[in-house]
Formats: sequence, structure tokens, C-alpha cells
Amino acid sequence: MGDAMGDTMQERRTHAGRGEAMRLLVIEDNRRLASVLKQSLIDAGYAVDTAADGPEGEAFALAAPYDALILDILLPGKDGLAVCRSLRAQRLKMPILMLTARDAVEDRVKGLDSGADDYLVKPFALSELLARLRALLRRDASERGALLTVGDLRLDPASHLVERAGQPIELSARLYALLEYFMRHPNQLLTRDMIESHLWSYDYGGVSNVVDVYVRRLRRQIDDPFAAKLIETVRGVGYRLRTIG
Amino acid sequence: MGDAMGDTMQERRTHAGRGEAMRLLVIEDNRRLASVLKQSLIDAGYAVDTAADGPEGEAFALAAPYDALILDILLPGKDGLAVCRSLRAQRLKMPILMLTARDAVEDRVKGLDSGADDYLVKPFALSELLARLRALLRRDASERGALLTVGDLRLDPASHLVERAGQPIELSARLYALLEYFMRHPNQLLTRDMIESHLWSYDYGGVSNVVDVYVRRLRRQIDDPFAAKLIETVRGVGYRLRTIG
DNA sequence: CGCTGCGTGTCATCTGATTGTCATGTCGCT
DNA sequence: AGCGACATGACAATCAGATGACACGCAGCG
Repeated sequence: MGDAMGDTMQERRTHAGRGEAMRLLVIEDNRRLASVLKQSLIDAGYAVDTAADGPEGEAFALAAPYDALILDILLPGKDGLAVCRSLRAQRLKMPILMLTARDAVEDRVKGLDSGADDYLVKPFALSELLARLRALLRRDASERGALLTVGDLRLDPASHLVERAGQPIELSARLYALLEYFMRHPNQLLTRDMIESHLWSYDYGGVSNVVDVYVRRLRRQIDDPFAAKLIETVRGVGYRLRTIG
Repeated sequence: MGDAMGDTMQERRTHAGRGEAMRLLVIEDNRRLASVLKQSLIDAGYAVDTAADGPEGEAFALAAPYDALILDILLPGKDGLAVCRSLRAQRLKMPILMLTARDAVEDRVKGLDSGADDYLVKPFALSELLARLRALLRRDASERGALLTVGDLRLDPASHLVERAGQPIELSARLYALLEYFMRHPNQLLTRDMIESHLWSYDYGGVSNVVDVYVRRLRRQIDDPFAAKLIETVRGVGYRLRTIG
């Protein structure tokens, strides 16, 4: 195995080396941000189109096949949520990455509710965007939007319903997002940093135990009432959702 | 407790799980800030070089591979934005964290525009710098993890799970780091100094038997319960992890 | 308007786990 | 035997995480 640098270079160039570049559509009304994004994505080896408002974006998406969409929530004409729902209604299955303004907690939930596959809170680091994009493109179409299952715990991204051992569980927005993050990475160690930058904006203070507190709340709902505990603490590092006892 | 100390310790823990220190290049003309940064980053477990102006920094970056750059915008010779663009034009893809004294939103966009991955406004808290750095470096690390195997011993960097002969083994953070270090250098003689400088601060007292103690603890968990012993003592020198019986 | 309930994030406190040191026992080499 | 070098168990200080309580903001409602 190569050293860190080698792997980095390799990974970053992956798309450029591919026969066909992955095609992306960026729907973002802020021109400056749109152009920055476009250039960065092109540098990263993608083929990129941009659209500046909802209707235009939707038309683009319907006119040509894209491998993924990057979609701002706040758009003139027709907002990102509506575009997303509309595209899904028309059976378009490509992964959609939503961009949401900071402090819009509701948005995050609605975003996932409307059929988006992931969301990113502004401001974000470009590398984070690229990483999430890689993750989305890597994921097989068949496993996106499918029912997530870990042990006797089930989560349906489409309906937002969660249940364990047949018992329905009600989760607040944050808790739902946290659980979904866990379930999309079963058995994987999630550091506090990773969780924090997924659920809060990446430049969140850093000196806070929000993550601990939310994990505690999640445990109270999905673990406390049951014998087999699913959320494991990895001391000094983070947490992990176990698939097996 | 002082903030700086707390951050240092925390960061060291974070990196304890890694075999090799991450290499950073700091390009900053203010000597005092540069030296404070360098020391703090070293304390945090990174290997750090510094450059005092644009051209020098660029030369450094081109000469050797770094895992990340910390780049001041205001630099003599050639400013940070130009350095950044230039490096990107030369296909260097490592994450770049920009620093600036100006606090206009404009700069953020310009910074990202020139190819930076993240942006930090002076004055900043050291803890924030470290947090963002971790976020930038995390990508490369998390997407790398291949399963490490030595004999019937297996270690998965992604989940931090360790098992021998199918039996799961629970390791504390330090022990995990030690084992990972061993497993990334199988059959290789590791001196006490090497181990000490990888897992503890580079200039650890020297008059301590921490290494012996931790090797003992590791043995208790991965060797004691099994017939074939994997950790070998090389008298007068150090230890070695054997792949063969 | 004020009351109430919910979700969110912060804080202080508590507790077992982890850490590094030390004293002592054991082994291997000359 | 004697000298290091290493192994080992015990120990106190420290720390990371768990946990409960609190304060704030916001939506719904009388």
C-alpha cells in the first residue's frame, strides 16, 4: 500500500483517469459560488453543467442524464426541495446532494425527506463536498433509498419511519439524521469530528459535547429499551453501530 | 486548564491511531506566528516544515510531498492566492488551508476560487485550526483503510475492530495504536525509540519503561490466550511482530 | 398575549477506564 | 554467580464519556 500522499493523489485523480468523466449538474443561484464549484469539480475530473434557478435546473436534469446533482435549497423560481421531489416523481434516480444554509435545521430534514441522498451545511470545505460526492457515486443505485437495516433496527429513508423489533420509534430531526448517518455506515467507526461535520456545519465550535449528548439521546430511544445494545463507544475515538451482537 | 494544553493532548490522541505522522507545510511570513504554529502542530503530532514567502513555499511544496498546506494569503514575493493557483495548475492536489487577516466574505470565495479547500480568518483559535486540519486530512485517511492481517490476527482501520482467530479483542486507544504500528511494519524490528516517538511525544523523557509496559499489555491481549506468540522480543534493541510461526 | 410543550445545545457532576510510574520478579548472557 | 535487560503486577492520578438538569427559542393554542 502506498503512503498517504500517494493515495491522496490517486484518489483525487480517479475520475480524470476514467474513460468517461462523471457528469454532474450544479443547480445554484449564487453565481460566484456556482462558478467556484464548477471549476473545482472540473479540476477534480468531472464534467459539469450549471443551472441558476429551479426550473432551469429541472429542465437540464430531464434533458440529459447526469451521474449526480448538487442542488441548493434556496433557489429562485422553484426551490431545491420542490425540484428534488419533482425529479423523483419523474423516476429520476441519480444521487442528489443538497446544499443548505447554516442554521436551517428544518431544511436538513426536509431535504432528506424530499428524496435527497445527502446534504451539506454551508459553509462547507470543498474537500468535504468532494468526499461526499465520491461516496454517493460509489454507492450503487440499488442500495440508495433502500430500506436500511441493522439487526432488528429498520429505517426507511423515504418515509422517515424508524422501528426496532417491530416497535415504531419517534425521533426528532437531529436524532433521525444521526441515526441515518450511523446506519449508512454500519460497523464503521465514526469519530466525533465526522459526526459533527455531518450533522452540524463543519466549522462548528469544536469545544462542545453535543455529539455525546445526542448519542446519549439516541441510545435512550433505540438501545435503552432493548437488551442488545447497538451503539458502541470506542473510547478515545468515537462511536460505532454494530450489526452483530 | 489552558486551552493550548487541552488541544494538544486531544490532538495527540487523534493521531495516536496513525502509523506515520502527517507532513505539513506552513507558509507564513510572520516569524512569530509561524514558529508558534509550527510548535503547536508538532505538539499535535504532525511533521512540520515552514517557509517564509511565496516562492520559497512553492518550491518546498513542489520538492516534497505534503499531506496538507497551511497558507497565509498575505505573503511577500507572491501572495497566497497566486501560490495556490500555481500549485493547483501543477496538479498538486493536497488539501490547502488558507489564512487571512482580512475578514471579508469576499476572501472566502476568492480563496476557494484559487483552489483552497478551506479558509480561516485571523485571529483564530488554535483549536479551530486543528479541528479544520483534522477535517481536511480525515478524508484521505478514511478512504484508505485496507484490512491489515498478520497470521490469524486481523485489524480493520475503518472500524477499529481487532480479532485473532475469529475472537474479537478489545483494545484501548493506546494499545490499538501500538498494534496498528506493529501491523503496518510486520517482521520489522521496532526499537523502543521508534515506538516511543510514534505513540508518545517525540521527546518523551527517555527514562521510562512505558513501551515495555504497553507491549506487555498488548501481549496479554493478543498473545497470552493463544499458543503461537506473535510479538517477539529482540533483546537489547526492541520488538518485532512475526508473520510466521 | 401568556402558557405550554418540544427540540436544541450547554453545563456540572459523577464514575469507571486508562494511563504512566514504580517496585519487584525473572530470564538470558558472560 | 552476577549483571543487565526485560516481564509483570500493583497503584494513584487523570481523563473520557455518561448522565441529568437547565436555559433558550420557537410553534401551537387558549
